[in-house]
Amino acid sequence: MSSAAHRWIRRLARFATFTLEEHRALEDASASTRRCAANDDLHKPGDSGGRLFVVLEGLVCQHKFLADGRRQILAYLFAGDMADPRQLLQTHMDHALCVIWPSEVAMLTSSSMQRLDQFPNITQAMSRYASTQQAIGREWLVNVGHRTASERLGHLICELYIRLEAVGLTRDQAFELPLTQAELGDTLALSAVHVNRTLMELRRLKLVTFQNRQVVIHDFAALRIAAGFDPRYLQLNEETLGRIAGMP
Amino acid sequence: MSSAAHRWIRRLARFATFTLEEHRALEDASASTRRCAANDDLHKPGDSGGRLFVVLEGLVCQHKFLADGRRQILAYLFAGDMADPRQLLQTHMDHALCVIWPSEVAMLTSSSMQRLDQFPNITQAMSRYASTQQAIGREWLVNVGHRTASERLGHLICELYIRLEAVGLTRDQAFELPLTQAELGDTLALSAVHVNRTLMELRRLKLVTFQNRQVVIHDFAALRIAAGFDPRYLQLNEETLGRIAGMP
DNA sequence: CGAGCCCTTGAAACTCGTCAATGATCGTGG
DNA sequence: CCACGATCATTGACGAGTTTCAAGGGCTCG
Repeated sequence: MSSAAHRWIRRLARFATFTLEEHRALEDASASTRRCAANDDLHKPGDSGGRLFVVLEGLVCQHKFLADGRRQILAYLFAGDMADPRQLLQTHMDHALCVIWPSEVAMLTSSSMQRLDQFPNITQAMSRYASTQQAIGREWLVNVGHRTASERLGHLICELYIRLEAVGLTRDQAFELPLTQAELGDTLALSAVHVNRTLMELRRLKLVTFQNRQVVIHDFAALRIAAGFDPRYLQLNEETLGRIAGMP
Repeated sequence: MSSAAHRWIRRLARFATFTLEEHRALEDASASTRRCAANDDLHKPGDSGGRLFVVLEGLVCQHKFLADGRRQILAYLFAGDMADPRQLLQTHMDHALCVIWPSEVAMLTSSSMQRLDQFPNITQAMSRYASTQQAIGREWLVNVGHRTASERLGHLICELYIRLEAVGLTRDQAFELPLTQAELGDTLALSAVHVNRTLMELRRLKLVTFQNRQVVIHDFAALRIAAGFDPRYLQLNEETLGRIAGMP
């Protein structure tokens, strides 16, 4: 499996076992891809729906701006992630999809989705996947609402580590995270300055280091405790849980 | 339409025009109901999935607790609201469903859902409905993350007013909201004390009053501005927008 | 080599949380 | 019918966490 779609398929394959034919259908659907530069908007609020983006490489985010420029990042889409299939039904988008790091994306339309929906296995995998993404959104609300700055940051890092591990985007206890501190702030509802101070604290505690777009986790077990991270919302299977060191 | 299901059907009917047969199928599916007292848990985190609750009367919320007792309310389910159909696929719940005010609820199972799914019209209406609920969740993240206390409170009140208006649960510019200030705090990520102070400020500004479980909006247009409320995320149709006074 | 973006650091201000005490309201049982 | 306890609303004083403002330094890219 060397096509650009392999991380996407791998992510979905967590929720179903695909036949060769289904596998092929997914590859076909995402065959036509497009390269996007940072800051490109894949869609903006108010745009019509009917399009569904799959991120094959790079990093994309969902976000929303307030009138005065305050911004909340709603979700990250890493390589292998896709937007929610239900967006095909929405008549106009309520949020924007913005490229954070040069990306390769595929765009599914209603008709290509209809083809995929002929395989109940695929439909179900997508629904389960989207359901997990929704659970992540709920956890983000808890994070932003009720955790302290260092808990927020630690919790996000734990989550991203596990999500990226699932598609082979980590090595040892490290992964690439091409975000500025300001973007982390817009994610966690903290000022960039405070993100900076909090990162230094986590580094001082020898829990995790974030420098040059690299996150290095020095002590996952301790970070997990410090952040109050409970991975159950990620709907992992036993096998994955076991693979991650420092997991309950 | 006098069955207990009428608000539910009315809410879904926003997204599709039901035939008599479809109408009947929805009534049948929700025929068996159950009365629940405040503080009952319909399900807890870790419970197995496969059940889908519809709230016919009362008020229910989704929430999540942190280990030390901090709590974030994730969503309200008013009369006519239902949980996300995708929860039927989840093997175990990541959040709790808790009754806030004495309620009447129906429980759909996978098999009753399969019956309903024979009507593509119903499936589609539910998906569109759930999609709107997801958009509300996104807006809550923006709310908690990036708005000030009075903006948060004002924004929530604007949203609830419109949601309740859609199922006939408002009269004039007022509606019943059986929440304590502590529960509002757990929703908006504010302390109960600060909710109290903020409510008084909104009252002092003659924007809105919340007393004895009654929300009275004195000046919707001004409240909307003060809260930065843009109703587009609620996916309203023109007709509804026009009905609400003070709408753009 | 300069411009621009990003990270870092300090000081001051502010929003909001915590603690604590007082009242108001309400359902319950004596 | 009133006393009681419980829950909730209200208010004040204080403190903590976080934001804002400001400035300097480092890195990268043209």
